Amino acid sequence: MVKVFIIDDHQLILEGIYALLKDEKDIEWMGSVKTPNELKSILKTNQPDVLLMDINLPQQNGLDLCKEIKQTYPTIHIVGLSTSDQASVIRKMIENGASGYLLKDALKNEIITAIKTVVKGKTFVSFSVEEALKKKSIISTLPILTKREKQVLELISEGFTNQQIAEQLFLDVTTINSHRKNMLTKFELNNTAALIKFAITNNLI
Amino acid sequence: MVKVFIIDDHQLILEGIYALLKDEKDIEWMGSVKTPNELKSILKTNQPDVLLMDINLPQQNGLDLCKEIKQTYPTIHIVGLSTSDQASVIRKMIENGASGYLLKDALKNEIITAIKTVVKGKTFVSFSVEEALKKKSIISTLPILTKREKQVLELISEGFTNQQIAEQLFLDVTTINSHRKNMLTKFELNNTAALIKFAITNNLI
DNA sequence: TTTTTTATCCCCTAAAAAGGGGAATTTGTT
DNA sequence: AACAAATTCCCCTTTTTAGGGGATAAAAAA
Repeated sequence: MVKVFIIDDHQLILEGIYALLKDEKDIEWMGSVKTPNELKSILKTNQPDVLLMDINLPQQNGLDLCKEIKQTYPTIHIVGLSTSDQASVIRKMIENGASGYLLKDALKNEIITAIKTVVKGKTFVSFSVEEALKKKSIISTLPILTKREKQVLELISEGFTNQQIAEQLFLDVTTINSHRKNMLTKFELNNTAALIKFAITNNLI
Repeated sequence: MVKVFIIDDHQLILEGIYALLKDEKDIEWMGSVKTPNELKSILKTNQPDVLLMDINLPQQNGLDLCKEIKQTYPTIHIVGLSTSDQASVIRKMIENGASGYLLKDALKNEIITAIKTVVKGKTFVSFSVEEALKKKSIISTLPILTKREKQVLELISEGFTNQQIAEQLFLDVTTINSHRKNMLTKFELNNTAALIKFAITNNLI
């Protein structure tokens, strides 16, 4: 029996996946939660073999959560679950310790196969994910943002000017400007509008 | 028996909802599709009593699709299904002929109640939706973008400058600048970064 | 038909961002 | 300890955006 737990912020997905798996022998439904905090609280007393994890979560980014859980409980096999087929996200998820990745348009059988595969210590990505990875692996991987850059980017997206950001972070305006320009350079974009769009569609903020 | 059909681009949601409803007496599962085109094709020969419709669809916006289906088949009761609790979207959906609106974190029972309610000709919105409507109805409704503004906004988000946009649309730079300024004014924002973020998170582009 | 909205173009100034450099210090990694 | 990366700050100029007006014709709505 494989003990399965799921975290997803949408009740309907939770109930839907439960309905899909409940009649499956070999699979023991351990339960579900909607927030990272609830998850961490439950894991303290009981750990699943496989944890299905939505990437887009409230409170905490799924990528970070994955890393955190995996550090604390290395034996849990994590399967990412998302609507996003962005290669960068998938890669980060695997880097952060996930054993599998499913798209939300996966078939029922794919979930079951994924669960049974990762519990053996193998890696499972759905066919459509593999396609997505192939497509973009040639193009090169996505540059990463440093902590400061991310912080600045978030403030930019909220409509603050360099000056205002500098005041908030107790830094010089030129510093903020440097970060801004660095981000444009590393993503090969030429203005803030493109940067914000890029950041949002790539889950950078 | 209520004939139910569903359109959603995610296989997992389709299978999940099927699993939730399949044992329900009074509900007859008519089937599911993933794209508007498939839906239109099927409706030609067979119509459900209730159509569950995801708002975020490929090819065509759920809002427009709702309007279109309702015009062709006025007897079909449409229930919107989305992760978005944006009052503007919900209102538009109702305006476009939907009889109900569910969030994807609705409970199983809410779906069943929704189906049974709308088939009687009544309107059903989930509790959480009502809350969302209340919250924002006081603040005022979201200003709408005109066709031109939307067009300009999209080009802005792609990183084009006013000058470049003007050339593409065969307009004067000042015109593009006017549109840009109008958008900032109507959404009470003060720069492009905030505008782009707002537009994306509110599904305007 | 009258009124309102949309779309177009124009003026102006000030503020902000983009683009080009460079450099020093701190932090992290090998 | 040595190296690389990140963070900080500085110079400069040009381009772009923001903010304040206003005006006119076409299209849509009342």
